[in-house]
Amino acid sequence: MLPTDTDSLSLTFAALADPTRRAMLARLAQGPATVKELAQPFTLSMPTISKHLKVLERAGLIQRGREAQWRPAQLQAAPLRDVSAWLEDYRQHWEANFDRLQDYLRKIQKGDS
Amino acid sequence: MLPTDTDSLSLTFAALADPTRRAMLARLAQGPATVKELAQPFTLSMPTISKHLKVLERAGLIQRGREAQWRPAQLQAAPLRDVSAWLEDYRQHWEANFDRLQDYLRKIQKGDS
DNA sequence: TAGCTAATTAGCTAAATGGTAAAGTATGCA
DNA sequence: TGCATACTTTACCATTTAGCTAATTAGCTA
Repeated sequence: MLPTDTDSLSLTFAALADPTRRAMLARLAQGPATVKELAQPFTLSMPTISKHLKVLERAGLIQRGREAQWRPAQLQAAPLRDVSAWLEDYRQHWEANFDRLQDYLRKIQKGDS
Repeated sequence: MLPTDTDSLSLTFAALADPTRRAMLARLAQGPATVKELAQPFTLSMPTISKHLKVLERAGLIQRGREAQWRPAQLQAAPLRDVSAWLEDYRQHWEANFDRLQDYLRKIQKGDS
């Protein structure tokens, strides 16, 4: 989609579509961390880490501060709340084997026995 | 991340990071639909629609069948259940203004008053 | 068989993404 | 002032993605 792929949900989903970034969020769920701390589990260069953080920031998933030479990042969960709200419309489809129930309902409606 | 960006959650999030595909899923939540039906709300070419459907299929979000010359698609919600499960670890962070509470706790822990 | 509809495949382009190394900025400290 | 640490910016490369048109496959119907 060319126009406004910048919609908030798309930005959030795109940010979450990378295991490195999800691991960073998991770390930040424990509390704020510096860039170096966030980089530590990975074998990635610092610029790459910086880029990932920028993606998370653009999606509103983290907020960044300044403390001396450190740039601590902090989790901001609001976009995750939006994802959760989006998901709710589909909950019935995965609960209680809803897919198979739907199959059955469709079958009998077509008189397919 | 170079290795196995093909992990299931990443595939699902990437598939959801596009408003066209999310609209297709919303349509499919009402019941199965042919490719043409799914294309109808958009001004996109059929090949483009086909590609979007392939992304959804690869993520396991739809299943496709064959009925004469039609290829009906059907929602498969299991990957959304996985997303929901992943989200749960963060629920406390967005409920009850948890972010601000965390700020406060951090402050008093540092004796920052 | 021919022709129609439905959909995919092939081949292309432009832009975004994820990675790198090298250079630059900001802050604290000797 | 000068140096070390923490991090970002710049410039580059390879891959993926989203879009297109044109051509092809699949199945129904006359």
